[in-house]
Amino acid sequence: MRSKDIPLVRELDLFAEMAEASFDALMQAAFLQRFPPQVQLITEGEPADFLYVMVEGSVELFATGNGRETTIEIINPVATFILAAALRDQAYLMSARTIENARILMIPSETVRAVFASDAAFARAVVRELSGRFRTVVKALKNQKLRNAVERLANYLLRKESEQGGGGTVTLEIDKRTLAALLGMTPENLSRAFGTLKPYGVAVKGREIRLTKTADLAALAKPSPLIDDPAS
Amino acid sequence: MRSKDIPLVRELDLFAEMAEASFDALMQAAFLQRFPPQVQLITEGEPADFLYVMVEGSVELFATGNGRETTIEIINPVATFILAAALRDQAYLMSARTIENARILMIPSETVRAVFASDAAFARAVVRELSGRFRTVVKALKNQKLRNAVERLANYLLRKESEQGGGGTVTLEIDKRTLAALLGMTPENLSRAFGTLKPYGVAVKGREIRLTKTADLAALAKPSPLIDDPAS
DNA sequence: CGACGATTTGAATAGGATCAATGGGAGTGG
DNA sequence: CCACTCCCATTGATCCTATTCAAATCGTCG
Repeated sequence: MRSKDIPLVRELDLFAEMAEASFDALMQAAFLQRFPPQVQLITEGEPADFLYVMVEGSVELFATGNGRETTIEIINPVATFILAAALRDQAYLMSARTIENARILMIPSETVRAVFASDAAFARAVVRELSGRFRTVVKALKNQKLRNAVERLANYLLRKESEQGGGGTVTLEIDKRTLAALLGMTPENLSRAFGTLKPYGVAVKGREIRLTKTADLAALAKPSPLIDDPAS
Repeated sequence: MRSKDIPLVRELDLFAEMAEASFDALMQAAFLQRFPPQVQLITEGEPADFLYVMVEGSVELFATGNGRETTIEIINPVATFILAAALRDQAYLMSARTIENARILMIPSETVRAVFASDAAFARAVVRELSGRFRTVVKALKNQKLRNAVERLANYLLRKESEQGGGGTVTLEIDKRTLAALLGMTPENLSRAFGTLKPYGVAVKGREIRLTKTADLAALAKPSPLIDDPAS
């Protein structure tokens, strides 16, 4: 990896507290790579040779089966993906493709496991990250099983609005096709869900969404911190 | 904890390789408790004071919302539950109740975190367990999003049949109401799904299921190791 | 035997998916 | 700058899946 990028990486939560020597060992083996949009980085079922750390951009994790495809999660900086597979030296359960231009740090799984074993601070950071990912997936499963399509969309919009500053405006960072897959529905059904939400103050114009009655929308969505709060 | 139970616990994967002193520290703070069926052990939203280790019996993890309730997972020995919440010192995302008589080891979260920080072998075991749990949940989410109700049931039956020896017989270890919640459907719909599978050699008699045409059933279910294989 | 809860069955409804067709930008090339 | 094209999104119609509500049946336990 080029030395000018190293300070950037060193500041990431995952690496901030580990010993210098351990960090060097990781970086010696790692690549910081740029990718254009829509590049498939990994394919489910293949062995997990690398741990990926999102530094810039965004990546879609998706899975296929039965001729269908669904989006599991959108990864934004700073988070890892496929950490569990890398730690266990097993096959990826998901595929990944870039959504936009991305910078991604790739660390050989074997190196990750070696440093994990020798550096306790890194081990703690790995567990913090991994347990966070676990909770994210549990929330996604609850979201999917406890809510219908309109409720999932409503909660998604409320969460994004608050993430984006709460000004009553949401800019979708993914296209509607992907959003539909993330929310577990078809694109047609997503369109209709937006239509259903119009009386609740949801105005759609391309990727710009205006929320004019967030109280009404929240009454419909019934958001729960144990599903929607990313920090909980 | 009573000393006669200690060897039993020491052999569990999670504790097998750690240092004696660390193990003692854990056990000094821990309880091995018996519970009758249908006891609610934890409630979602409450702080994670303990890590739970299933020693004997089984536990249902479930979540509520929107007036609905769904089963997330059935925990059997030997596995932990709510490990992620305990490690992060956060609220439980799920509630838990015993299904049958159970023996469960309860370790204060704080002790777990302390020993995790000081014993590298334990840290490795924790990560192995946690990453395994992560992958289980991802598989559950894929199962839910990529398959319809009948396919989920068919795959469930095939997996249980193979777990139970492959003799063409499956004994459900949970009642049908809970199975329906686990598979993400209503009890009524589960009944109908069994009906749909009758032409595929599925005969239901109470909790005893006979599979007489597993090849046909598998052709319908299209099982995938990346969803159905617990070891992958 | 009787009662209770669990399961099954039936009918009606709602939620989502599918198929088909239309509308609407964003980018390209003239 | 404008027309063209392509892809995405929307809309409409219909079908299928799953939920809901209601009632009947089954099994088990007292």
